[in-house]
Amino acid sequence: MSNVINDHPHVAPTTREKVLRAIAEVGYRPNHTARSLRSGKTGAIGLAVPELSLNYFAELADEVITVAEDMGVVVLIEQTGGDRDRELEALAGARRQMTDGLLFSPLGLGNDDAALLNVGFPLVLLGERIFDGPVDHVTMENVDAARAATSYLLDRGRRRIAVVGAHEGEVIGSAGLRLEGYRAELECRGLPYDERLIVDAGPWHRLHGAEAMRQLLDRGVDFDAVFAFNDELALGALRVLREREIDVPGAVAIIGFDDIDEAQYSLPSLTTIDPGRREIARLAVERLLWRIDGEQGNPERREIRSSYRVVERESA
Amino acid sequence: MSNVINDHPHVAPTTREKVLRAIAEVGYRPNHTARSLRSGKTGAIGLAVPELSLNYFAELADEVITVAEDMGVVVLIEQTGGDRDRELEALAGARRQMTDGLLFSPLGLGNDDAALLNVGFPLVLLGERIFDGPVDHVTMENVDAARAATSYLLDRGRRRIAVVGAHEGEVIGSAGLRLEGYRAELECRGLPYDERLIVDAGPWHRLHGAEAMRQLLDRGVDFDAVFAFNDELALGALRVLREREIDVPGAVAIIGFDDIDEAQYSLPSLTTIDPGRREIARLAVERLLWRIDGEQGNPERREIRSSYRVVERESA
DNA sequence: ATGAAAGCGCTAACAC
DNA sequence: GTGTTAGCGCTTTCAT
Repeated sequence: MSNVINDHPHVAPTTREKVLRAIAEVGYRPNHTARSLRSGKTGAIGLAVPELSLNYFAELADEVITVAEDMGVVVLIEQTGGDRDRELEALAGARRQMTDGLLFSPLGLGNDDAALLNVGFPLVLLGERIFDGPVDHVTMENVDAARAATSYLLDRGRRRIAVVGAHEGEVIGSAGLRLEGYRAELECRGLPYDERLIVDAGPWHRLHGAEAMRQLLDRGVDFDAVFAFNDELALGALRVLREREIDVPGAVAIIGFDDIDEAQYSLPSLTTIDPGRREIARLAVERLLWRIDGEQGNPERREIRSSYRVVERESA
Repeated sequence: MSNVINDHPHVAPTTREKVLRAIAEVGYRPNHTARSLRSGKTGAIGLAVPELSLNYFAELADEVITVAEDMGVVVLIEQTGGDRDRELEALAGARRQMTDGLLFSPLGLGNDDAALLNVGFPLVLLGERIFDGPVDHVTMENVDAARAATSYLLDRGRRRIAVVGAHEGEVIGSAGLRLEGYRAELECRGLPYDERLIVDAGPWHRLHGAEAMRQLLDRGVDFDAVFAFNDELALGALRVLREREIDVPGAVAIIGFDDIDEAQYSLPSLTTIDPGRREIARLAVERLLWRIDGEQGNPERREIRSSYRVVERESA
């Protein structure tokens, strides 16, 4: 009977028939847990993200779950809050026994923690290439995409582009990379880089975008465009600009990053970078399952990059 | 050794010590799958929602995961797209073997499907009391909350309140219940109910809120307030009002429902109903775990309601 | 108080 | 080709 279920090579059609009928009759359904015990595979993968309340991660999770379902595995979601300790816990914790591998979008972990990523199970990192360690990761083209955003604004005649969402001193996180892209494009065009135009923001929530924009305005720095490092920051900033009755995009153009659903519905709707979220999800799940299906020992670790695209809307 | 782990009553302290040391030495960690097989419990619960890209469900999932973690179980999320077939699949499908119970937020299932909810595992419904069947469910006070929203607008002198998000003919879904609350409050105050003020909207996305508002405006019906049946609809409607340069809340006040994060950041920020999402999540998880922990046979099925609250912001 | 063993349901290997 | 069986790692019962 087991032979039938797992359709082994040599089974007489007549026997197969008989067994199948019996199975249907009794309403037999194989027990997943027992299978797991026997096979050592759970049929589940973990997805560890900062928090689902952040639109970007909710939409990412949506895509991941959808792709995973197509591939026949379920997704167990964990929230780390972007907190280093909880991220470590996600890597080491008991939950890892319930999954065959982990898609991990770290935020709190730093470069020094690279060694900790040498875990004993399939692991695929989402987001930036923060670590030197030999880990698969799927990332977006942060630098290039940020250049493209900057270039987009410059092409439309903007010359003083403020940046919202920098993380001072960071080099290899999203903020660092996007700032690098911004600088590179300015430099390439022989335009000056003015530090006063750069505003830090801690977490990338709307609230902090709003705060950052208020700061910028209160400083009295002159600017004619804003490059916000994600859409939530952009929407927060946008809200403040409109509060102060500054015309967008007339007086100030604004471009975001992520292309969350919401970007279509703000007023003005938000021009932004689509980082290929769906593609990221698909690539990541595929890679992870490939590792799970035996390519574990394969030493080749890769950086997989998804393609991006400027989405033109009303704000810039 | 098993006796030590499960701390049985009669173990000599010296033996316990010895075993514990050995455990530490070998780095032994109990195998979750084997435990599951033995105990018949997976340590996971399912959460089936329409889609995570909808803000309300993302935030609900956030809360559910957080509460579940506190209670020591993990959450396996499934998306149904609000589609009847996929909802049935969520109830019957193979995934049910991977969880001890299910939190289910149905959308496509109708009253006729009540019988299908007689499943052989712990099940707690989230959302409206659509079904007569003997199933636990955690719900919000839709009718009362809708009355409160209506009352709030009436108290501020609004007399012609448009409704966005009705589902024609529906009686027991969120749309039906909220419309019932709206009508009840009007009636209670002796005010007329004008059908022309009621606009249907299919899915409750921003897009459909925008469409509905355009329809309403194009019809030329006079109104001085809008009650949108959720925040996404409200934000879509708001966007159109602002496009047409209609002053909010001056000319038209608008109130939403759900209190999603975003409601704080629109311009104007959105007055809305907080349906007690966190409370819903907590009550639902607690109830489900209670069923899982042996209260299965208990015939008493309950409707648990969370409390709501009007959140006053700028839009009304 | 401790150790041994049966069995949860499955699959892969092996004997028929 | 088909039927039987050992054993995945745990817990619980039963001898000791």
